[in-house]
Amino acid sequence: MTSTEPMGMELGPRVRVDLQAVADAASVHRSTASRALNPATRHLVAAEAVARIEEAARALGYRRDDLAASLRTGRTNLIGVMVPDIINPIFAPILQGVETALARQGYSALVANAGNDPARQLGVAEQLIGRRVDGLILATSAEDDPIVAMCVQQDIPAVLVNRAERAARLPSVVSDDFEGMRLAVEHLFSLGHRRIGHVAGPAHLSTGVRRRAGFEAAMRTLGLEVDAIVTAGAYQRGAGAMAAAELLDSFAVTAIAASNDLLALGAYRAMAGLGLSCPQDVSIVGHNDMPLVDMVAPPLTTIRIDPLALGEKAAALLLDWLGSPPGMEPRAVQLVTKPTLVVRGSTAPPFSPPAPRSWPG
Amino acid sequence: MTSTEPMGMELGPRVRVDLQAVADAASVHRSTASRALNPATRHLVAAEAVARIEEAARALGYRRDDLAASLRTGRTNLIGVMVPDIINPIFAPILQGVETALARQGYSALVANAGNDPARQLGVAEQLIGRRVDGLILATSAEDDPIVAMCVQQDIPAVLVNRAERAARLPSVVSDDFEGMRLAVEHLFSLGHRRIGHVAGPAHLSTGVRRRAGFEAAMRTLGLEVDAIVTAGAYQRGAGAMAAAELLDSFAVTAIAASNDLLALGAYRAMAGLGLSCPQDVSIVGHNDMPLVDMVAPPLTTIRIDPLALGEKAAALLLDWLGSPPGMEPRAVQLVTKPTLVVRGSTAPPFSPPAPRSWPG
DNA sequence: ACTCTTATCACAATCGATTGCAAAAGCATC
DNA sequence: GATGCTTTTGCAATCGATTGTGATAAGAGT
Repeated sequence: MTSTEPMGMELGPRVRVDLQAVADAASVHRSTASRALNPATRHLVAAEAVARIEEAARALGYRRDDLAASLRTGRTNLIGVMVPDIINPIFAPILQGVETALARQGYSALVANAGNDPARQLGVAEQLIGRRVDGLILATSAEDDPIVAMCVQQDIPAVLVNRAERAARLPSVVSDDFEGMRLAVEHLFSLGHRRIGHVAGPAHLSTGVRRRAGFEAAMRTLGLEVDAIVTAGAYQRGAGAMAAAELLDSFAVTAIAASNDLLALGAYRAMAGLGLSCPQDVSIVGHNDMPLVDMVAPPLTTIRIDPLALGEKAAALLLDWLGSPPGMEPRAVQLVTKPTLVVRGSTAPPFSPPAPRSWPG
Repeated sequence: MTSTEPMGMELGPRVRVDLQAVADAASVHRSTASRALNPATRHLVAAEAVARIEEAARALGYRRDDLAASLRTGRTNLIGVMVPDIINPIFAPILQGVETALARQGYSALVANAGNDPARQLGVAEQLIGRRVDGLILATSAEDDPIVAMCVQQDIPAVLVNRAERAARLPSVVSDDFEGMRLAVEHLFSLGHRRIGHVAGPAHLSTGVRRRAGFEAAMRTLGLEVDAIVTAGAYQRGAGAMAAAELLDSFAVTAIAASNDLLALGAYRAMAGLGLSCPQDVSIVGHNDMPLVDMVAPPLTTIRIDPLALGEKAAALLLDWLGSPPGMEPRAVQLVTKPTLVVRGSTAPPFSPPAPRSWPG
């Protein structure tokens, strides 16, 4: 191609081999080559020609330009996936599930780490749409989310995962957060705990809201007083530590149900700071069963939500939508999976003298 | 000229608004609109026209089709990122670093979870290239990797991260694995350990090979016998547990330096199985300082490698490459970052008497 | 007044594939 | 050998942007 080659050492295909080149080599028209190379249209081409074309393609090292194909067909086979924080271990298995489900149908995930700021999130979503993703999977959704509004308004297929909205404007796949907290509370109750506190997640996220509601309902059903609740500012260890410290300081609880494993780990830290030990002084239940929480000290009792399945189902739902004829899209589907209790070392019966409410300096 | 819809609040963009529509609305040619909307060519258009075109674009809700632009320009602003296992917590911060560095320059990451099977990995790489990514970042590379061969042969810009090849066919960004093991071994030595074992990583991965080499060199330098080495089949907890069990069974070591945090956690499990406790009976050092290893029991002493910086540097290197004039590409750059030792609770002097439980305070 | 710039913009080709339509070829039947 | 049918293939439009080239007009300099 260029004359910048120092010598006539022509190695590798200097010219881009496109469909035209393959067609030429096989002495057919571009369109015939296109049909022969596409499994869906291959039957329209004579078997003998298909063989010739495939041979030519292999010989030339042809690789289809999905970009050009997408421009023509209007479909990119790309799904935009938005997560708030890729380092939060809960999202890795969700991504894993999404990816495998998408891959089965020839789709790929365009993963965007969008952060927690709604404005930035919106910008990231716009970018994804500009890249003409065929749909979105949102693990970022707030209880009332501007991205969801945009998707609905502009008719962009999207599915929520892990977090849902208050209103069901889009399909969603979430764990039964309400039920999860019931499991946690009843487990603690059955161990003998009566004064149980809750470190709640952010009030603008469905997980925060519903788990708190589940906690309150379960407590009331058991006839327990529900007052020991402190809300953490974010699903992070630091926020959990602060909230737990406040909780332990203000209420004489013997157990804590946290809205999330990271918050539970934060509670561990808070307890260490107060000289309390788990589960001797206070039992703790997390939520999500994140990777590695079985290895912490003590191993965390938690609510398992199978995030892999969550991701897979969300992807499947979105692919259903994309494959549905107009008017038949599954816009109202709200999938809810059942969580299970995983008992480990962070919960135990309360000791006879309840944990003291304050410590002398 | 199309009849302009006089009613201003015509809801729902029934027709796709493309550049032509904007151009029509602003009474200019497509090409002018294109130039006006592109910051790099905006100066070629009269300021007054730019204003008119931008106004029209906003009014119509125009959003550029990056796909079409990419087809024409030959650049997608997409970087393919391959990881072997997205659930392995070491990759999350690497991805984070890659993403932020890419985002700064308007690029996005197309993350592919490629697994550990070389054949599948190759297929995934082909897919990414078929989507016309501008370059690849490989966190999957083996010591002699077929994907690297393909990239070199087909002249596809690619950078290795975390794992490098034996031969330096492509730029890479890795932690100094050799040095990391030296830190680990010297730390154990300074505590008084003399019989130190190594749970090695897979021999086909650079991290496995170089950390093992670092271990052996450090041991020799200290005049210690280097025979207690068992290789794990994969960087997974189960494999680490098996390897550690064999190691503890065959050698009277008082300390283990593991090639990786997951292997170290596997060693915890093996020790529990053998009724040994850490660090009283055996000290353990991990490698990587994965998220959460500060919370396990006991908190893991490990080698920190700052994976975020690794990711950022890899992305920066690739972007440099993409921005370089032909012939000036940084093909030979091998960046090596210095790891640091993080001392926690899993290491102590050998044969220490059972320490009284004294919590930090 | 004339030429020479310079700024601005329109024209049309181009990227590489897909696909509706119609032509051509093969084949059997009457 | 004309007709009708099916199978196979070629033609050309199309997706939505970018960009090299040249036309036009305005302004500057002599």
